[in-house]
Amino acid sequence: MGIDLSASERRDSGVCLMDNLRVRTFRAKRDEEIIALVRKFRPKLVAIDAPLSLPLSNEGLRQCDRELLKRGVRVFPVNFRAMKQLTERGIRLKALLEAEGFKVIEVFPGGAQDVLGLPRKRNNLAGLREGLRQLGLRGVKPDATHDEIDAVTAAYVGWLYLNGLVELISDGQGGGIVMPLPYPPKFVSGVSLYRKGFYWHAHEAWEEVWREADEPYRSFLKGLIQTAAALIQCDRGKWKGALNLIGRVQRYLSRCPPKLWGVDVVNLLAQVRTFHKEVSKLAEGRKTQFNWRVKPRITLEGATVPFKERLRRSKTDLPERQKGVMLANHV
DNA sequence: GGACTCACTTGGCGCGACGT
DNA sequence: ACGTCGCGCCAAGTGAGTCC
Repeated sequence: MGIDLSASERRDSGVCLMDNLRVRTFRAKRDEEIIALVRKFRPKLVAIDAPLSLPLSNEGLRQCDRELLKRGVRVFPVNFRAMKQLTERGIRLKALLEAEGFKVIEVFPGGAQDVLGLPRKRNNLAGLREGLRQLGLRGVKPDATHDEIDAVTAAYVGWLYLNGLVELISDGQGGGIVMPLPYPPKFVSGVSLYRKGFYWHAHEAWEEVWREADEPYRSFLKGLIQTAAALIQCDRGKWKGALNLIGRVQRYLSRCPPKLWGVDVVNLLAQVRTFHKEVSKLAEGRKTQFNWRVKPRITLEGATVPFKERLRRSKTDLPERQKGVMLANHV
C-alpha cells in the first residue's frame, strides 16, 4: 500500500492498494480513515510519502536529503511549518501502524519519478500516468488526482522493495528513504523476471532495452538475453542448443567492462563458465540431470533487500498464452 | 462548495555580473 | 583568469482568495 500523506487531516491524502501491479486508489482525510484502510486490506508493506524522521539539531536537511541533492534530486527542507507538520504526522502514523504489526517504509515519489525517468506530477500529470502504465501498472483511473498518482508511485516503490530492487538512502538515524535502483527500469524488471524464472519474459524486457542501447550495454544485454535463452533450452533438455548460446554469452560478456548497471560482470562471467561446464557434461552424456543451482545469479549493487531466486523455469512463462495478462501480472 | 491560482515557507545550486 | 557575491529558480505543502 502506498500513501501520499498530506500534512493536515482536513485535506485529502491519496491511498493506493497494489496487488501484483494492479492498483486501486482511494482518498482519505483523517488518520483513522487511513488506518481503517490498512486494517481492512492488511498489506505486506506500507510505503508512506512523508519524511519519517527529523533532521538532527536545527538543520533543514537530513543526511538522506543531502545525498539525494548530491545526485541531482531536488528535495524540500523539513524545518518550516508545513513540512514539520507533515513529518510529525508521518512519524505518528508510522508508530500507530507498526504497533499493529505492519511494516512501514519512507518513500519519496517525486525523487522516485526522477530516477525512473518519469515526469513529476506538476510538470506533466498525463505523462506521469502514461509512464506508470508503461511500467506495467494497471488500473490507474484516468481521472485519478495527483494525490492518488503519487500514492501509486509510492506503492510501486514498495513493490520494488518487496522484490529486492531498491536501495536505502540512510538518514543516519536507523531509517532513510527507499529509492528505486538508478538503472533503466525495463532492465531492472528483466532482472526481476529472470529471478522469478520467467526467462521468456525477461528476454523480452531486456530486448526492449537492447534495441535502444549503445555499446557496451548492447553486448551486456545480448549476454543476458542469451543466458535466459540458454536456460529455456536447458528446461527443454536441448543441451547442444544451450551450449551454443552459453558460448555466445561468454563472448558478449568478455567484451564488457567489469561493472555495468550495478552488475558485477566479472563475477557473472565466472558463473557462466560453471554453467557451461555443467551443460558440457550433459551434452557429452557424462550426466543425465541438469543441476539448476548453476543458474547464474544476477545481483544488483546497492540493493539492500534479499530476494527469492526461482531456479527452474516458471510454468506460466509461455510466450503464446495471454501475453498481455501475464505481463500485467508479473513485470 | 469544489476546483483552481497565487503567495509564502527553507536551502542549495547554477548562472551572470562584478571585483581583484 | 579566476574567485566571490547575489539573484532567481525549484522542491512539497498550506491556506487565502477567486471564480463558476
